[in-house]
Amino acid sequence: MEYHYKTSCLDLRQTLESGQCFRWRRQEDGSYIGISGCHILKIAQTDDGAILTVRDKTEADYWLGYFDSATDYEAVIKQFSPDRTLSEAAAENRGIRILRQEPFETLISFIISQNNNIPRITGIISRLCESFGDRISDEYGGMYSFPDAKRLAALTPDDLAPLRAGFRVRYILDAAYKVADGTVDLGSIRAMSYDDGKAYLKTITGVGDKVADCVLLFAYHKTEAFPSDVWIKRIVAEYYSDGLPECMGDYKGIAQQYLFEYFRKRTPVK
DNA sequence: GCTCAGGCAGGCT
DNA sequence: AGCCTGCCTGAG
Repeated sequence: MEYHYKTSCLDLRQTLESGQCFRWRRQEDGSYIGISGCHILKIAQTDDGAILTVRDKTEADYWLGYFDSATDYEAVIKQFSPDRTLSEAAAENRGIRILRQEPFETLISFIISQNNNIPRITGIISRLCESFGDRISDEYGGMYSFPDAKRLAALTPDDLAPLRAGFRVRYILDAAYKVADGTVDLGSIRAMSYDDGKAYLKTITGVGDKVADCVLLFAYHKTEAFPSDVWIKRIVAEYYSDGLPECMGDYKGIAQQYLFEYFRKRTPVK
C-alpha cells in the first residue's frame, strides 16, 4: 500500500543524508529505500510530505515513529528564533528530522564512525549486514537485517576482518558481548536521564562522549544530547565561545543537526 | 610518502 | 581533570 504522509517539515535528502543513519539508498528517481530492524521502506518526496510504500498500516505506523512524526519541528524552529545564526541554519534545513532508530544498530554504527569517514562507515555497515545479518526480503535486490548482539557476540576478530573496520573491531565485539550477556541492557536507557544514559553507555569500550551522544540522540531521541564532533567544535569555537544560547533549551541535539548541515555545506571540499 | 576522516583508550602529569 | 599519542583503513 501507499501511505501519504502530509507534513511541511520533512526533506528526505536533508534527513537521510545527514550522517545520522547509514542504511538508506537513494534511487535514480530520487526516492529512498531503507531498512530498520526487520522493517523495509521505499519512500518518495512530494511537495506536501512523502509517500511511504509499505505492506500495511502497521508498517506505516512504525515508520511514522521512525521519522519522528510526533515532534512539532515548526515549534522547535520558532523557539530558536532569538539566535540569528541558529535560525538561519534552521530555515535552510527545516526538513531535517531526528530519527528514532534501533538502539543496538545505532550503537554499533557510531562505534564504527569514530575517526572514520561516511563512505567507509557505510561500506563497513553494509558488509556487516550482508555477512552476518539475515536476508529478510528479496525485494529491492535483497535486504539484510542488522545482526543482533547475540549473533555478533558469537564472532571472533578474524570473522570480522573482512569488514576492514580496523581497530574498531574490538569495540564492536565488546559492545556485542555486553549487550548479549545483559551487562548492558539497552532497553533500560529509555527511562534513564540523559546523564545516566550517557554514563551507562560509556561503560562500553570504544564509547566516549561523542558516540554516546549520537546514540542518545539518534536512537533514544534524548534531544538534550549535543554530539560534539570536529565540525561542531569549530562552530562552537567561532560562534558560541561564551556558551550555547538559552533558546536551544532541551533541543540542543536538533540545533546541532541544523548547524552541522549549514556549515558543512559552506565548507569547500578539498 | 603524507594527511585526513563526525574519537577513543591508555598513559602521563 | 586535563593533555598527549597511537590507531586500521582508504581516498586524495
